[in-house]
Amino acid sequence: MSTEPADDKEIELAQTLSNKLHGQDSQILNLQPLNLKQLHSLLVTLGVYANPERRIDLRNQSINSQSSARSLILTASKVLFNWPDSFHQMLDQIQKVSEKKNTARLGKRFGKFYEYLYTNYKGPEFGFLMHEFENYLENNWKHAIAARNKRLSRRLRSGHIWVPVHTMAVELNVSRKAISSLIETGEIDSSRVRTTMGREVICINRLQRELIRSLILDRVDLKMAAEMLGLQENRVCQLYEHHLLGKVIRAKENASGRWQLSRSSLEQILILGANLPEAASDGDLIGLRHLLHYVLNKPFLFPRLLMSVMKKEILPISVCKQERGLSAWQFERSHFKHWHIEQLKGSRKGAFTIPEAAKYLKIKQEVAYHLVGSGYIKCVMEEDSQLRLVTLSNLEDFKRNYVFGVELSKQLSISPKHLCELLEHNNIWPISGHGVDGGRQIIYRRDLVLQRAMKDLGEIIPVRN
DNA sequence: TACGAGCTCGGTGTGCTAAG
DNA sequence: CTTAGCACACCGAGCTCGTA
Repeated sequence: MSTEPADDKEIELAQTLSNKLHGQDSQILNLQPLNLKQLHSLLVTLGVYANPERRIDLRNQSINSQSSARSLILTASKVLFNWPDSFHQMLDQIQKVSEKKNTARLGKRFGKFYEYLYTNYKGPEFGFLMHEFENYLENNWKHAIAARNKRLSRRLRSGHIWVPVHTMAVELNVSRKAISSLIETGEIDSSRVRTTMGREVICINRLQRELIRSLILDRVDLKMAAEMLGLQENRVCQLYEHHLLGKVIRAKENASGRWQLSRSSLEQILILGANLPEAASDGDLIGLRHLLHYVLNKPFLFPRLLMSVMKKEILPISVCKQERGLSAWQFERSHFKHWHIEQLKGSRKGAFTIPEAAKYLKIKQEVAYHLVGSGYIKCVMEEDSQLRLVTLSNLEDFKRNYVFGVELSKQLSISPKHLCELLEHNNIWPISGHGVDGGRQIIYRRDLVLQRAMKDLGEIIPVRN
């Protein structure tokens, strides 16, 4: 007989077992309906599966030997006395063994324990055990539960929160692909397993149902968006390019190959023109349909107009009942005209477009484009219109650092070609021009060497009148 | 603005998986 | 083994985008 003191729990369990023997009430409510044989069998099974090392096999006859029985019962008692948390831990542990299998089969994940559960303990007196196993599945099983698995209760099978994508698609009356794309973009959680043949089974959490519904219902494709706003599709694209439509996934960026726009952001835009009175168009009013057709022809103007409406700088004052969406908006003609002029001129404050810069420098447009393109004239990109703008100081910098060959030849009253040859003799070469970089104008760097050479040439060549 | 190439969507049938 | 339920393949319809 062992001399070590017995564990308290073991004593309590022994008491329970003893109470069982004497037909008295058990302290453990769950075990009450069990007869002694059933209780013993349960203890041995739990004892085996709650041992993380699981060295003992239930089929081995040695299980009934005195030494192993004691440790089994001790382990089992820990599970029963800390019910149900320890039982859940035990199930976690069983699953860990088969975790790398990444299978969604209950039989594979819970191994023989699952078999024993439904062969040895299927009677009503083990109801607490089944109940707790289902509780565990309900909270921890992140895969589908087959509707045909009649071992499990109807409630669990029909109410399990992890369901295949297909099931959710049917419930919400949307396509499986629509849900899959939400999984791809990381908007909803999923759990995926691969079957032995390599098929992928994806499950999603049913609690996300309303989220999925709202995400999918909020999605609108380009055509639908254009219809809602009463615009052409390219006008909707312009608004997108100026970031006025909230979160948008373009067809190109998207595996599904379709635009995904948010219905709610479109509605927010439509609200800007809601509750306006209807009015027939007359001389004082100008409709957006007309403006889009004849006036807002630069790609940045329409987005700017919408931005101005959002900022309440200009507001539609009525709607035309023949048109839908934004096209119906009507502005006061003079007010719009003022806004339009401001957009084209006022906002640039001293900056030139490239043709304007050409005029300022008295050169041809193509020369100006070449100078900007090759970096001799610095420019900035206007954010919304994508126009290259040149500031006055950029032009002055250019005039300070460079000089046109034509200008120099005029100073000496000789032909540009002659000037070119004379400067070449002094080892001065143009930085731009025909034969240099394809430019149409000969340009020299305005530096000390050039100044000295010009001074020398001025003395050699008498200035003709 | 119209048109065609090339793409995806969605419905349906087929075959595989996982249960009893 | 049989069967329920799921994923995949296929195909016509419709959509998007680039080009003229």
